[in-house]
Amino acid sequence: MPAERPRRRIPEATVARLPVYLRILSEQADEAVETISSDRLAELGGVNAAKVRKDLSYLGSYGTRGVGYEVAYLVYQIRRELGLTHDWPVVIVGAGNLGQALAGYGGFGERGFPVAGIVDVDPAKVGSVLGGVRIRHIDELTQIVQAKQVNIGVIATPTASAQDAAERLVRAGVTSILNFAPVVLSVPRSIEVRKVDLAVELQILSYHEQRRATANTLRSVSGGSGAAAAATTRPARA
Amino acid sequence: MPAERPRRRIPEATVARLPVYLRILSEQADEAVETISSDRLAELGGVNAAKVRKDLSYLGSYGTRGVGYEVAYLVYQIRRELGLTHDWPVVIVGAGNLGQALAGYGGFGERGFPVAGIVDVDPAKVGSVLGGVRIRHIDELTQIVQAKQVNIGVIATPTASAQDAAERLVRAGVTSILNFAPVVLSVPRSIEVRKVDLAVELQILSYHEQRRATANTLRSVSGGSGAAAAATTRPARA
DNA sequence: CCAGCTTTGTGAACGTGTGCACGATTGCAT
DNA sequence: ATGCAATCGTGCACACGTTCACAAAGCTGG
Repeated sequence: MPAERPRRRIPEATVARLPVYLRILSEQADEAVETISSDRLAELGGVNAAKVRKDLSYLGSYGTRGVGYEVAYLVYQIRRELGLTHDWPVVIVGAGNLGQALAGYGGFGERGFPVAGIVDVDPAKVGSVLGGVRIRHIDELTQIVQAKQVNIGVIATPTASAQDAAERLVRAGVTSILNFAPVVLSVPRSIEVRKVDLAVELQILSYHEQRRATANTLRSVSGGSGAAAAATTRPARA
Repeated sequence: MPAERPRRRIPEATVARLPVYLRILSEQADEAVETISSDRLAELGGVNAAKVRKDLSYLGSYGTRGVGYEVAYLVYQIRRELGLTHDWPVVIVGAGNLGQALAGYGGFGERGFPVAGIVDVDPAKVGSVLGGVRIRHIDELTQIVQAKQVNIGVIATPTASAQDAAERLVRAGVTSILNFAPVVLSVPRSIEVRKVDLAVELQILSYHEQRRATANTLRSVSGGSGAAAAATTRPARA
């Protein structure tokens, strides 16, 4: 029996890329590809080959020099490392626009994250069925989490209710939260939180667009106009 | 007239945080807060005060020692740096589950990213109105982009159509893309792409949950079972 | 068995990001 | 005026992440 390899800590940056490799490898497996080189995987994943090799080396040295990696085995190892050997049921808080889209989007269940429940504060919404799951009242949250052994909660509420939703989730026993509301949640340190904020993403794109535009302007005109310069001047103190 | 400060390059990590500061500062402004210290802003933003000061210093030195930052002025400077002094119309490709939720979600327009159009390949969807915008056929994409001066495209198509959507957007003249499909897009280097992938986010959470579970297991039992050890052994070659 | 080709795994250099610590500056009280 | 408390701005050291470059290891054909 081989010695149990001490579980290395995998860098966050690598953890964030493993899902991408996993998806690509799964696709390759579907196309009956048996082995793949770091070069090819890098190309498909839009990253550098050395990075691929270093990332995969954190899982253990599963490649074969001169050949590459066995696709099926790599898929297995990544799934194991990411904890995808079993399903992780999730509970969605908020059955508004976004919550409904998330529940209706089948991809969750397919990828190992079945929707164990969806709850809302609004009694009028309770009862209707969404993506095969009945909307229940938020007071039943704890019961759902306990009964279905839910570890991951998704916050899809309006901004104002997000902190309350987070607190309810934590009280119910959830230990990881995916937050779609544009607020910084205050939760115990032990809770893992990830945030998806569309406005932030768009604003980052906006920054780059604006830079592009500024660079063009500077190239075509000699200097800033008087008005533009005045606009960047600090206003007088009150 | 003060000399035009040479436009510094702002680190990506800082660019990603500026939208968060901006939201917090806007909220503070609404509550009639006139000045704010880096300490307070750090607390509200869930980051370190030194980081706040360093981030803000890239905009220029707009704080006052012993006092803090003028909220209104900081809001103005961040908006300017992020290019939020004017609207950036966006076009959404894909009027499925997600595309509809995005169009219906009013937050886009409010935050300076009005939906200039939604397109889909499915003629059956064309014509219906979504969040005040009529769904049009994807062949009209170029026309919309040109007419409304759209720089940012949002891909909300199924996975299989995402690359095609990206190519159409680029051909139409879009220079930034926000991609919700779980694929690595192949586009010219000059195009700025950001990806939002729910499965990746959930898998990262899964990794941490799995680690938690493993740590607990190692604490309660002495070693791995024979079966578990066998499962991690490399299969024999074909 | 050897030569030559391919590809991994990783040490080392480099670049980016974070956080501390402290001087510099400001406002206020006396 | 002077002293003191508050707070910014930033140099520096450290941590983290990326990329290069090359030895090690395997495969193939003769």
